[in-house]
Amino acid sequence: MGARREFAVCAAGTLHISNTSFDSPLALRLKSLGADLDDLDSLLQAVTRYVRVAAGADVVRPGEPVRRSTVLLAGVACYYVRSRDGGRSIFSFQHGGDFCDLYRYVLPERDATAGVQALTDVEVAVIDYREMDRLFARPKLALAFWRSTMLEAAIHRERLTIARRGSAQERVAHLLCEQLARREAVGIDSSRLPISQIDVADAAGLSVVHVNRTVQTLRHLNVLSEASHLEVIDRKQLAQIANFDGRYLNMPQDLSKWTVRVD
Amino acid sequence: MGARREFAVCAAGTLHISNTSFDSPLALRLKSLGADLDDLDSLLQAVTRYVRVAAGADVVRPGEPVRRSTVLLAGVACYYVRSRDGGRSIFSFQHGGDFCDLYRYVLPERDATAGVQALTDVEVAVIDYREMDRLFARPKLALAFWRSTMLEAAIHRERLTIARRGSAQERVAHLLCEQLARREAVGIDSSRLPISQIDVADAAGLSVVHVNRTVQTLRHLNVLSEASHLEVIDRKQLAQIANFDGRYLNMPQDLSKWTVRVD
DNA sequence: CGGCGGCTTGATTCGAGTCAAGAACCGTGG
DNA sequence: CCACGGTTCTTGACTCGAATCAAGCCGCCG
Repeated sequence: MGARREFAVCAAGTLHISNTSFDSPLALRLKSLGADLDDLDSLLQAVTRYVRVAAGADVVRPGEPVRRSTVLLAGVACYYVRSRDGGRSIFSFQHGGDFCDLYRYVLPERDATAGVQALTDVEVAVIDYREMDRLFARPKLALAFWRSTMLEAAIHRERLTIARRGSAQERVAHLLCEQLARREAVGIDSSRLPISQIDVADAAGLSVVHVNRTVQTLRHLNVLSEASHLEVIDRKQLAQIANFDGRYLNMPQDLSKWTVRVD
Repeated sequence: MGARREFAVCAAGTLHISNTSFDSPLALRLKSLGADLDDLDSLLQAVTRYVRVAAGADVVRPGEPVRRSTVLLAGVACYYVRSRDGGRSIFSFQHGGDFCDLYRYVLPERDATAGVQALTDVEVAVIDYREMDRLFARPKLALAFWRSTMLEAAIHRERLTIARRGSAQERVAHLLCEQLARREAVGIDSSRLPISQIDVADAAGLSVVHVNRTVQTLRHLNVLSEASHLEVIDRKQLAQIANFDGRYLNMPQDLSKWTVRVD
């Protein structure tokens, strides 16, 4: 697998990219979508170039028509729209192995308002649509792409139900649970989430002030650490507060770890 | 096209079904998804049987694993989940020509909690998965199916942004606009919507009481009729209140009619 | 050291939920 | 034809969670 990594780096040219080996988030993600190592290989060979994007910058600018697709290799990004008044509404966070803008490939003319923004410094792989077309010839990869978009949609629906039904605590807790679960599924085991309370607010549909108060409460409950960043101490309790049932994420194993059954 | 209709009725056996001709909602829908008349023909031939479902009953029972797909021919249904406390959360309404449960075909094991309920008396066409597999061999149909699921997802995302950002008025108005626009796109031009305020509440994420008050306000503004059912009088004003921009529906023409541009 | 972005806290407002009860509108059966 | 029971719709009074406004604080980077 070391060789594979070297290959990817060579193909990319000068930029040193760390996350394309067989145990990388991308590899794990593809596997969970039903693709195999050959598919990963094809994908990596199709990469046009690797790019770093600084925190705060757009990976995909809203409305700008592009003929290329992006895969997130490292860091955290968000899929968002900007509302008339300039406010940012986040549909979902993206982590290593996530496809940033597959939705554009499927419906190019649509979703003109949506974009992807880097929340931390980020590494992405860029694939021209020409290459994408070739990748779609591989049935397992095509299916994996489709599944990926469907899972994203499921995530957005889940967010919708929570947004309407839950209290602020439930919303925030649920959001954090989801990120932990999804990161875990691609091998990122840290219990610290590199996102700001502002990001959480925009993703949970709450004001920053109220997110802060909610976070305070969760800290007092010893669910989050007292540090000023977001760090989860007690996942079990967090899942309970969130009423989190991770089945909608369709993750390979470890479901039991994240499935709450209350009867 | 008369002949076509007869054929469908014959194939279905005894039940008289009215909405499978070339100018039917289903035909218009398929057309807007990029499929042609031959595809419609294949689809109709693949129909295993036609079924009527009474208002209030489930077209697709949540959680029940089935090996068949459903297309809505007439009436109104909703795609919903039931929450722990028995509450119903509606993701979207479905109208003639909509595919009820394509999401299950794509990810059978998932979305076990979601179901489809008839809101009025409803006519559906049922297609076994075996037949679906054959339909997927037709590239244009396969693409149409995929597009359909993506558009649904876009609708859910739109609902999410509105749910977080908007006032009750905006939410209700937006919901109504969407239904009018989508029905219009499949040839249903009535300005009356056959859904209850309870349905609107569950779809907008508001309490019934508050939906009622909102509806009252809209009536006083002469946007809705004074009748006890939901009837839109002034679409233009409704769209303005909703800040409705119908582009996310990706409808064929008439976009100008439903696109609000505020600069 | 100064500035800026993110975090924290308090005071106040307000939109929407909840509870409760009555009215209008069916369809159904006597 | 009317009486009945079940939805759905309507209205009022009250509560409360979260938004907003307004400062002050902390930590980092130039």
